[in-house]
Amino acid sequence: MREKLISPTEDFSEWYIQVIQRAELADYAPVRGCMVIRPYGYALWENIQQSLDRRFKETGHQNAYFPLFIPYSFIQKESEHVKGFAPQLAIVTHGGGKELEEPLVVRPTSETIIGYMYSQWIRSYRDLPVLINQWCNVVRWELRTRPFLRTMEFLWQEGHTAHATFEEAEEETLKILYIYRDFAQNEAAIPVILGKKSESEKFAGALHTYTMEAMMGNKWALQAATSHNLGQNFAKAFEIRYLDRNNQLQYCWTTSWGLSTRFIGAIVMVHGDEKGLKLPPKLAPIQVIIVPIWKSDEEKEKVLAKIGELKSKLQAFRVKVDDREEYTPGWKFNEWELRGVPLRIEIGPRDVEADQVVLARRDTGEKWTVSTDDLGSKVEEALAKIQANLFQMAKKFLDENTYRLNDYQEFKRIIESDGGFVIAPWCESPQCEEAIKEETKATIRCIPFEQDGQPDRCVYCGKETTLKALFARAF
RNA sequence: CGGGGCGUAGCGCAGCCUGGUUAGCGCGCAGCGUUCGGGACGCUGAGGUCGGAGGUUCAAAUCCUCUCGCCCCGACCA
Repeated sequence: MREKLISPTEDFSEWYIQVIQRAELADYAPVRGCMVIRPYGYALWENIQQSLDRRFKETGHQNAYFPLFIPYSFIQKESEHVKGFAPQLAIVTHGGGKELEEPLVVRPTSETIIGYMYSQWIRSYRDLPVLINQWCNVVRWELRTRPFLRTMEFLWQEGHTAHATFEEAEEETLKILYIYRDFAQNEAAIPVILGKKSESEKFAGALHTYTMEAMMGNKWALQAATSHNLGQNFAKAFEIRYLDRNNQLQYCWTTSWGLSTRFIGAIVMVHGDEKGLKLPPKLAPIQVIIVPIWKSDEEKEKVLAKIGELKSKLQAFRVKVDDREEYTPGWKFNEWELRGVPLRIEIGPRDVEADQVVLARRDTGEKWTVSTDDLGSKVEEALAKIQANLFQMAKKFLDENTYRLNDYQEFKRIIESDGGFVIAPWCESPQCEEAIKEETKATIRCIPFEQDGQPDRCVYCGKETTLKALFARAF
């Protein structure tokens, strides 16, 4: 018998690592800070990709691919960008046995090389907007890593667009943020808070950064995606210019936005429980696991024949039959619960006789018997309920652990005891932000779009303000 | 890069302090049999240069020196 999973309430970090390994989402690689994404984890990523990719294409974006290597000089062209990324760069200095004349950076993100290409491609206002996305890997020399949440190499999509005006760029930046939210809430069943990053937390080189923040099971925040309005910073650094209708040379306004394999970590930490992973049906690599039950060979034959018959009714779903001989049904139940499969179908000799099956929900544990008539629509209904319930549970958790206050002692008490999100008035001074971070380890996750506009006093310094910021400890 | 911990079979560990047969245990793995509606059991078996290098010794997993790697916690970050 395998040792039981550690409880998330006992040690959330340890639980997270155990779930990822045991559910076979990923494994540690022989290189420090790197991981192998295993087939089950990669299938989840592919479903994430599909569902995002569809949304990008529906809004006019096209996929392309830019090189992994970037000339070192490119990174240095935008001063804030180089400051932000220099400490995290992997740099290739040798190739083919010789020292390179100019070192090559392994991309940490592609604003620079894409900016360069855009400067070659864009000449006229008629060329705009350029709406390109790429799916790729990037490398950042992280000192402290954790599977999916922070690895030295990770997979993501990065969108890069160029526009004629600030307004268009801003519209694009927000449009993408709303796409991310739609994806997070409707596909991953993760409720999110949208907002703007503070100056200290924004992307290196951006005019401003919008973010999508989610609450994990330990009440810490995770930045689940970001969308940046880069203003004309990169356009000026890379000479991305166009002639407008009046034959005037203008700098473009660019944006960039990304969502990474970190999102898989969010799915694990938002929905998971003491039994392991809980995957939202819309993204689950296996939506329905069928566990046959038999004693004799004769029963086995009957049960498997019946399953063959039923499978035709379930063609609309991602279904797997676990007909392994070497494990008992009870073992399989636990195994597939650990791996987060939303719905289980149990079928044994009794069920074959009665033309019925037992359905079991991963989210609630509920088990019930249904006749095999119209099984497809019953499964569909169950999956829809699970999808909705996962979102509602997560939303309830988020709401119950979000506090609105303006008293700093209360603020500290919440952050340091149970944890949670705190929405508190903030005077916009970096000094208050920094002091709060020093004293509580809570950072400004964002300035939420949703603001009540009521006059109040900064939770730290007491200065009058109407602005409220979202504070939390974060991964 | 600072602090802590750990490297012994695929995984988890014991043995080390106090050197001494053939290096053990649990899980997993293989074969056979009995099981199978919530993590089954019996029997048999395979699997180890004890992270690496040097040293001390008649003798090193064990003592000494150096080294490599990994994990956790901090600072930095998607």
